[in-house]
Amino acid sequence: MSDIPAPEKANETAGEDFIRAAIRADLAAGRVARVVTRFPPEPNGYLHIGHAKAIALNFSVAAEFGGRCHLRFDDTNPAKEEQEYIDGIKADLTWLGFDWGTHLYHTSDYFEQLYSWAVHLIEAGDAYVDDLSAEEIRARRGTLTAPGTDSPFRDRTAAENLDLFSRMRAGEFENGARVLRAKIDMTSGNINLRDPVLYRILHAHHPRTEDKWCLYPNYDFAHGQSDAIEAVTHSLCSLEFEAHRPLYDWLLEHLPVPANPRQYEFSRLNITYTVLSKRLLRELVDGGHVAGWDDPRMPTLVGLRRRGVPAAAILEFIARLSVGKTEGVVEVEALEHATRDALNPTAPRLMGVLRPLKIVIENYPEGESELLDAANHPQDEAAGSRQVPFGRELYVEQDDFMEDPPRKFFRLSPGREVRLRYAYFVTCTEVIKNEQGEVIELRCTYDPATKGGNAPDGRKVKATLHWVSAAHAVDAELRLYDRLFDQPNPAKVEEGQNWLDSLNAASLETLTGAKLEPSLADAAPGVPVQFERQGYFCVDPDSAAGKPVFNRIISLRDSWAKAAKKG
RNA sequence: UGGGGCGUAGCCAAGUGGUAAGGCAACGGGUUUUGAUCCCGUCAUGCGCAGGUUCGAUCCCUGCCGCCCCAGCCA
Repeated sequence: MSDIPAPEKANETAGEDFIRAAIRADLAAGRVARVVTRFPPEPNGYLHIGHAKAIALNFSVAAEFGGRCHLRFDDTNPAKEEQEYIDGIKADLTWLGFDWGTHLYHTSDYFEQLYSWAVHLIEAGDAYVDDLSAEEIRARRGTLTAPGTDSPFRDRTAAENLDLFSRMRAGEFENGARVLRAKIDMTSGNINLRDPVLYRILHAHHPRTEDKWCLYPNYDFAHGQSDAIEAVTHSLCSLEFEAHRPLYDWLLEHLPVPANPRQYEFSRLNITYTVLSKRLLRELVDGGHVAGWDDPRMPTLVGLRRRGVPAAAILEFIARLSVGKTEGVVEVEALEHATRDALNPTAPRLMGVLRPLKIVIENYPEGESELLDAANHPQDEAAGSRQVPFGRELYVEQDDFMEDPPRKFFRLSPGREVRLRYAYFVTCTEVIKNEQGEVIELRCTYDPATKGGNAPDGRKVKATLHWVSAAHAVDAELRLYDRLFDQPNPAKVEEGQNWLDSLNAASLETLTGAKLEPSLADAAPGVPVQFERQGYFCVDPDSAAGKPVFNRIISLRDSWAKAAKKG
């Protein structure tokens, strides 16, 4: 017996979500022997953090109940899908830490089976070929309150339907000439049951089946049956598919499928100040409003990864959300908290000055320098320490000096003494300005007795500043990111407004004159570090030899900035 | 106005006939060679509204109100 307490889990005291409860019940009642879930992305773009919720749910639930989770590319629309996205999606899942093992599938693997099931439906009198145009079908569908009317082709004989359907496959007709429809009920209150289209003619090259087909099943006809083929037990999807569930069930009931999957719908993730829709994200990319799907401001998984947000932060953020059916918008602050929380324990602490202000230590010998010991992580001794060069000329942060400071400003100002981290106490003795009256340099004196940062006489100082030796500094470009939109819910636009109007013009600020301590010269790409008192950064792939570029993953919380703003 | 869902604090939410968990945010305080981290504390007499049943209702019943999804040969 151990008296070590069990590790804490997020929502430890929270109840089980409705999906896990349903699975537990199915297992207990013997309705399913082994849980099988699936993540079914359409390869028509890159995944975003909203998808991470679905991914984590499907894979975690399978793992928790000893089942498995498949990765299935829902590639039923060759007009929109590309191999690039298939590869990208796999890389994203791997990065998040999920493994589909040997269970990689494509809906296109089932095209032949799906086709024969369509034939089965036709033979049973449950489907028919319709010659109506898309416009005519729409006109006869009825409205939300008025029933639809039957197609004049609804009562074709099975033989005629079979003939037409095989000729559709054979390529005899043009795109849109005919479709296969389920024969259900044109008066149903559920519009999805008003003889939904099942197959359409699409003369297009498919990334996998290439030119074998010109007839493609749509989502409704493909999804449930693919689930059945794979013996998926719990098919988890988002709320907008709720009204499709009756059709999902109808098809499974009318087809000789090998299994009976059940669909469950949960609410998708929304986050303030961004958009979580592939369509809108694509608009940002195509419109040149961002640098690409992997722009560090994008909520895509590739964007977050390039930004430097650890997968663990995304997973933790999602774990704190719960799975349900209520729609809401999570404040981006929750993601930011998870990001800092993931970075804080491990990111090495280093010094980098974003906006340099030169200071000269007048009583420090000219031309000399020394190495000072600095902890790599003050809270973690195992992280060790490093040597940082100190000299007569240094850079400190412009924000750390005020010539005429307000009462609660503790940092450097004329006549005031502060500590330079791991170095010495310094006192500002003179302010040098240019012709415009801007402060361009500070003259200071230091107290040699305070080496390392402590005064032997016990005197205290109210601030500790980060700094970099001018003679040893590494020049770097820093990219500071802010939220992509000014509005909390950019996708919800007012009448006559364009959602792009709420793009934040200041979402990217590039700093070209940053000065970093020399050990940052060989920082590894993508590995997060903390610039003390500033934030977490990582090297961007745009870096070149001798010309490092850092992304700011996220700033540190800044209660001084908050207080200063309040006044 | 047809069908399907959803309403608990600023946000995400647990709970369920017995008197409202937790996280984020906010605010106050302590520690601090990062104004960071960490630690402590405050934050719903009330669970969309109105009735009803009950000793007792966020939970059961009735009626309202609000929000979301569906009229692609997209997924």
